[in-house]
Amino acid sequence: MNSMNEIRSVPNSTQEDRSCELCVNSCKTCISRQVSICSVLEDNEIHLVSSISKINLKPAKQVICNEGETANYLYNINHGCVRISKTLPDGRRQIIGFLFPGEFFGLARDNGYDYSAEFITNVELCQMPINKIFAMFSKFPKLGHKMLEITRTELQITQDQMLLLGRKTAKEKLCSFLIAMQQKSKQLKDIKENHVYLPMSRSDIADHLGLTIETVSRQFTILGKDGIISLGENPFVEILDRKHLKLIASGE
Amino acid sequence: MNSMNEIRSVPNSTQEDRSCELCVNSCKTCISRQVSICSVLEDNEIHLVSSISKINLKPAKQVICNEGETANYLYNINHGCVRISKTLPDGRRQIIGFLFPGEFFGLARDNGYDYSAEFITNVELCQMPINKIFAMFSKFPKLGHKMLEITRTELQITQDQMLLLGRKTAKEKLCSFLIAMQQKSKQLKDIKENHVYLPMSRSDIADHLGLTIETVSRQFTILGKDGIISLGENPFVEILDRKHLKLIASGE
DNA sequence: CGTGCATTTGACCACCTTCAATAAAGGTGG
DNA sequence: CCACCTTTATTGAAGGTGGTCAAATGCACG
Repeated sequence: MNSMNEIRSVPNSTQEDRSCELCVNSCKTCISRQVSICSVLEDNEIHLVSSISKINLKPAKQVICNEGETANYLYNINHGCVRISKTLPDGRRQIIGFLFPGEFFGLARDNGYDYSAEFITNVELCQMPINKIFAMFSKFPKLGHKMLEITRTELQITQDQMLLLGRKTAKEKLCSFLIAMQQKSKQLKDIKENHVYLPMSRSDIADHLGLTIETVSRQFTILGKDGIISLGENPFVEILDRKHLKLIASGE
Repeated sequence: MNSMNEIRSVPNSTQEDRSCELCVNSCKTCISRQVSICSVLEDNEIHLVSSISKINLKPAKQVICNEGETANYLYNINHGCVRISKTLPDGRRQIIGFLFPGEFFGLARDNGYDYSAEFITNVELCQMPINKIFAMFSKFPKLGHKMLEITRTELQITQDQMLLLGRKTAKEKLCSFLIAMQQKSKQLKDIKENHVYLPMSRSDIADHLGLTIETVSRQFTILGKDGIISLGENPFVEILDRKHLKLIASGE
């Protein structure tokens, strides 16, 4: 059992209005305040964001938005893990990415979300109306610049993922994934050095890497037998030979 | 032989200074002026871009930038086709995309290009210093907004490509590719209805779809035998049964 | 007409998938 | 807290899609 899955006791779904002094203060301790779009705003400007945003607490395995659905909100993740995915008509699924605290999602085109988003763990989200955020761009150009920077970074990561999906072997894919997830794990509290936090299922990993569950499981076993990782207590994996792992991930 | 490959007689590589009345006028007929970032500027503002940009004419098969190289310029494509790619140390290559007139590339992070760019055909490029374009953002916020919009669209296309690479079969991949390339072909002049312009090699297509040349070739043959396409005069393919092609592309 | 490169086609092979069985983990109610 | 059931993960065996290797064909260009 993992403390990160238990942010607080999560009822079924709650919303908390933030247009109050108290909630402006909550921005001060928010992870997104440090890295997401809100990071570019000064302390005396942040109330403009908190006044239009709402905090959502949601239990695991819920859907927050579906591909194609009208896009009204941007979401900052404050706690928990979200998976972003696209699916083909017959159900084949590609997970675009796993998002952790400080990351945001919800940008859409033609008013429709490009992907579905679901909670892997219990999640605390900060929900912001897209149109209001965009309206703030004229007064705070730095908000737009930050969003461009984040989108550009996202694009780069996605292009790297194209290389992975198109040209890497199953083993290389899993190693790359573990390296990437360790980077994200570092941002989280209470994660031991050399440990990777993997709250998602084998099926999620498979659908992210363009493989089947079985292949993912087999590769995990092989990496374990080779002494590169240690499959200890779920949902964690320990990296024993980081140098070797990176070597495989980069394609020898 | 294809007229589109022969924009003009291209020496080895030429540059043309645009800080003159004549060149401002050339913006008026430029395709990028209609769709790329310059499209948001008024006629009386465009000289600010043309004064800092240079027109490059380059012959086919040349490299314009390499992955990791210091990024100083953004490039608008005025004529021709460019391929954007990433490679693994052992040479395995993933082509991120093929760019046509009106599209731009060169956005980078940490000052290094994320990918390599090479000319597939003879190309005419409009070269703009990145820092000067970014400096214009404060005076013309709409430039930044347009760039965000383009980057966002690019991100969406790349995410679609993830679904293709991770979850589609060889046949579905090629059909999706043909559909996408037909959309791009429509923007070009002198392309017949239902014809797709494919200036790139089989090897380029393979590296874009995560396949081998042989598989791409075989799938072309199959689509031809099934009467879905007609492999006529290079570098063109005719679509005979668009409905069927789209059906396969979307995953049945 | 001959050389060189790209593409097509064929035969065989391998990596990953599919199918199937077992084991482990998680959730619910008594 | 444990029995029971469901879900998820692991492992094994067999099969297929796409890859590898090799040869043939086509095409551009001198």
